[in-house]
Amino acid sequence: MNSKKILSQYIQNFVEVNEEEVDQFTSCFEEVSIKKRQFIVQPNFIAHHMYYVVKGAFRAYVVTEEGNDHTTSFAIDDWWITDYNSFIYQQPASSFVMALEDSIILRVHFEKQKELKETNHKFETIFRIMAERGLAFSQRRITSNLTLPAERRYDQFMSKYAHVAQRLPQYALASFLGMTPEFLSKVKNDKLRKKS
Amino acid sequence: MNSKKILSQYIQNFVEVNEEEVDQFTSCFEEVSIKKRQFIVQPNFIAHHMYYVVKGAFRAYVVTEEGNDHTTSFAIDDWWITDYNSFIYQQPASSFVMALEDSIILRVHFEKQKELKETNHKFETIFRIMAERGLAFSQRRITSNLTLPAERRYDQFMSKYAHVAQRLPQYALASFLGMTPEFLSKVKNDKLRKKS
DNA sequence: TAACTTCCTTGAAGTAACTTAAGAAAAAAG
DNA sequence: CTTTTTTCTTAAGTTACTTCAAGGAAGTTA
Repeated sequence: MNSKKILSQYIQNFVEVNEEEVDQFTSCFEEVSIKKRQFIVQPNFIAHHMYYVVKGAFRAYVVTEEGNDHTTSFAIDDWWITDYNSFIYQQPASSFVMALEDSIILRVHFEKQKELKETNHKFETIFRIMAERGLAFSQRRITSNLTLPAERRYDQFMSKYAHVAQRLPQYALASFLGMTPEFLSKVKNDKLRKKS
Repeated sequence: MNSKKILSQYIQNFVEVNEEEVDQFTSCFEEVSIKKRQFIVQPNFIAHHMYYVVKGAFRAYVVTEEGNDHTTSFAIDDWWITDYNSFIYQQPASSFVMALEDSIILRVHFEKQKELKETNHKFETIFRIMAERGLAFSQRRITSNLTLPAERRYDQFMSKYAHVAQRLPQYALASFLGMTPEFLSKVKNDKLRKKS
């Protein structure tokens, strides 16, 4: 199935659109192939696009002064990614977004997205729902980070997103969950020992 | 100035609306007075409303099995609050939302908000922008929590939200920043010592 | 199939932040 | 203003997690 068809199915989870609307929506997106380790967003540059991942995997992360990196978000097939803060305010980004696999994305430029939102109430609805769900997800993550110790954050993540974890290097998952890769390794190993 | 006038000014930060639209929008809100320590959201009950704080202060928090509480968000004048996850999915809440002061709020019921979003593109835009900014804020918070040690999280918060901190009990701020009240007390005191 | 490079594991030593407990200060209630 | 309740501070002891360092496994490139 071609990329724009996949995107059109995605938006039909949110609103009912006719053929013309589908075309209008998807025509604002550009398909781009991204090689593993290639960056689509970099610090100090404005994130001009939001990216819909047709196929592949990405990781967004920040690097501290000391050189430690921390995964702020990631995306696999059928998810979105960008430096959201940079994108919506059109200000310089603070994070990298890098491909973890050879990937295919559909990107929409800030101005194009703005036009879409303005021209059709339904398109506005799509982006509203995406933002709402993103916010809800983000708040659940904050709550886990505040309330659960490292091991239980890992358990909770795995119970919901085991299929995602498979496609992430472990250091990326560790820093997403707010722990060092060494500690995650220990957590996983303690689990194996307990079972047997 | 009356509450609905204040709300109407608030929405004019986002969209241009005529008098009729202002009325239509604000008429979906109910003004309610909330006494200090009163709850507007409780765990296991669905959050049927979103709350716009006209005057006052609120704290959202979760309580763990061990009985520790953790501030997930707060709101003072001109901010919004609810259990967002409960509200948008209309599922049982996991947090409390409690008044920290005697407050006046404007609340909108889930169904009313849905109607508003459906009936006028501009109203949809308002809630879209709110969700987008909420998400951006939430992501910045996650990044701070992942990358900064306790003292710097405190500094960063104070540099942006000192006026908010004044109105929060210190234990609420501490748990929002992901540390114990005892530790925040130490952090503040170390700072004073350094200065002199 | 060797030689990098990247990623993961293990363990020892260190530390940032937590827990517990008790008292002081401030705020609220009578 | 006196009492009670709530909030904040201080300090000692503890722990969950980090850092550092080195070796092993797995994937990637020649």
